[in-house]
Amino acid sequence: MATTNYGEELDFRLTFGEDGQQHSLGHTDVSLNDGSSCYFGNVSQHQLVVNRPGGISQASAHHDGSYDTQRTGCHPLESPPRVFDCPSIQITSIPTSTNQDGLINQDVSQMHTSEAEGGAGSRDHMYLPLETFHRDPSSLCPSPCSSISSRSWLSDASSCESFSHVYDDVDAELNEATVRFRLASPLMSPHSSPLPSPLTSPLALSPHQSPYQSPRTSVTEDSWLSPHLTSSSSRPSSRPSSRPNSPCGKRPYVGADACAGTSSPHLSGSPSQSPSLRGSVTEENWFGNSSLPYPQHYPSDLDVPLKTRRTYKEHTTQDQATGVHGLEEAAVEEEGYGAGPLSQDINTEPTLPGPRNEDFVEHFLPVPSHFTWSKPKPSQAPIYSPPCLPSLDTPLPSQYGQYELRIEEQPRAHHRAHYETEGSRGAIKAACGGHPVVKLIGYNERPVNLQIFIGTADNRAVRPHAFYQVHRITGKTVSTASQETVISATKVLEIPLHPENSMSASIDCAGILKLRNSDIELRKGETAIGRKNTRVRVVFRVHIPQSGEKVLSLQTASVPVECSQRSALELPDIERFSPISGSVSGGGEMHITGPNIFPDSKVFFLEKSPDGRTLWEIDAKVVREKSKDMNVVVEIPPYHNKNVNLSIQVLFYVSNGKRKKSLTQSFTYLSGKISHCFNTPTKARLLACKCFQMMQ
DNA sequence: CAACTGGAAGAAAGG
DNA sequence: AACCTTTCTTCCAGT
Repeated sequence: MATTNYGEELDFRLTFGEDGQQHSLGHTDVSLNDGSSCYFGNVSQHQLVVNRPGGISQASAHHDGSYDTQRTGCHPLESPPRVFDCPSIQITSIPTSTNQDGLINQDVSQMHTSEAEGGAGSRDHMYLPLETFHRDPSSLCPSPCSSISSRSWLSDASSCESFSHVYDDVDAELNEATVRFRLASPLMSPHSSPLPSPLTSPLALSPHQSPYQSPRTSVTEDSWLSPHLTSSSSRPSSRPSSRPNSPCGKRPYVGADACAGTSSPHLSGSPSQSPSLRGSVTEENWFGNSSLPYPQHYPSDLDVPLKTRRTYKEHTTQDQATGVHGLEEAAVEEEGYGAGPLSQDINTEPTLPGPRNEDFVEHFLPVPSHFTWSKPKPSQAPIYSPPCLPSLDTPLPSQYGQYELRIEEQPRAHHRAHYETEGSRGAIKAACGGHPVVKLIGYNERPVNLQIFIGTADNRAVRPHAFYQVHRITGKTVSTASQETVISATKVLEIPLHPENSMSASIDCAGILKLRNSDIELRKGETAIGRKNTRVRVVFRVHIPQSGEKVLSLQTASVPVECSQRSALELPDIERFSPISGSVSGGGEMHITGPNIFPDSKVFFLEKSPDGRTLWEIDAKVVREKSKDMNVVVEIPPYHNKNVNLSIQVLFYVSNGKRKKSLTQSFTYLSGKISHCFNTPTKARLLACKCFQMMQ
């Protein structure tokens, strides 16, 4: 786990660290699995293949078989029923004297009015205030952000991913946290159903959860946003230029870390009431249902990301009556950043002093210096009752008991996503040339739906990616039947796994759609940052029928996939390195191999504090004569403190320049005593070395 | 013709 | 504020 700790550039840089497990079959990955998984148990393992680990949940599942359940945090079965509510009612919980407040009140009143008027019509004209900090409605041009695919202000848990990736400090913090604590996503909504069903449709079909249709057929977001902004095509015809208008006031890249939170994620208001695993919402029926009177949960009322906002006891009666959802979310947020597992009792949430209207800062939660989420509970099974299935944010294991969801063929590390303004760029391909292959092992009684969505690829638990959506590919070249649906604003493809196909499917029908950053970032409540957040994982999930009308939910995530046009071609990528540990005195050589690693590359060792500050960093000396393309050899630098008694885990990365740094990997310095023990060659170590040589 | 690809122009953002 | 670099988004041409 810790052996694959990626620290830097949390953002879109991934950390396989926690997961170290890889399920893919064959090739070098096998060694990684072994290496990483037995690392702690046997430090003598000497080499680590880094790349292409499985999803985080996978790892956990393998490591302790429990991670998943714990991380699941709020088990749906235990959750109190949540009042179905119209999204942003909790808006009223915000103090109301500032300008923003005024705006908020207006929003609320308009929303209420709309609701009072009821019907689809009012919803179509629901007033959604623009982010005043970001863009002035009066000067707003037809949004470039017309993408129907945008996840919009629904920013969710998943969007947490987004801000952090850009900032090293936060990065490091999270990185550390992920290494030391299993991140239990506090953001999952136990009530949101990933399974499409007629009854979930109202939520899933909210126009605010864009169906991500092709640009040619899309209902534009603008048209949903407000009558003022309505446009009839996803690419605003009123836009004078073919290029998007400047997202005036776009969140500054640097300042975004202030937004250390996001609004609620996939808090789809109500649970699916249908046990059906099918009944997907499709493009076809989307429009038919678009008038359903339940808008998705709009997190925002205020120009403050919910996750950073304090929650107060003074929630109005109305809040409590109509916004249980919101309160719960708030509680979840507090829990997430602060302490233990999700509490079922929202009343236990810390009471915070009331807001001082004049002090807007008070509305933000401090970003903790470290995470204190509790450790996984090994015994909790990922079993759910169909109405309360895990949200897409909920980490799940890839394996449980006899069952395992395995990616037999991983996707390529690079797949250029297409914009809505472009044509499709085709289906995701596998490294071997075909397409990714996924197999459900241990179950072959009946067909089961395989769900596919695009997830984050940062250090934390996989969540739906705010800036990418899976895109259904059709055509002659596609042999796999698929169905499209939308779950909590995330587009999901469903592919049946049939017993006659050994519960295996070739994923040749899934492409990746890129949503414009401005579309997402300008959403009220959205804190995700899209810039440089271009890595994703393809996430696969199944719900296996169990006795008692329950299902066992498994999920596995692919290796990271770089979706931008070019950066993947330039960033160094550490695929494997050896050794993984060494004496605090330094010495010896480390071989690092991977794409875009050259003799000219530099390698830096560093240590960070739990709060993300760099405590120590040193430029390792490159042994150029032994380095070659794809491989660099460095002298392992001595640790700054040779008197440590315990092993010390540090990080290192390869750099090809200021903006061309690899993800960080972990290296362990062993104290003199320990190092002496492990310097004795062991079978495992020799085996690891041999493997490494073979792979060279 | 539609889908897919690779390349690149120009805008936007960041330093 | 000007300038440079990087990244994003759109467009184009070719398969």
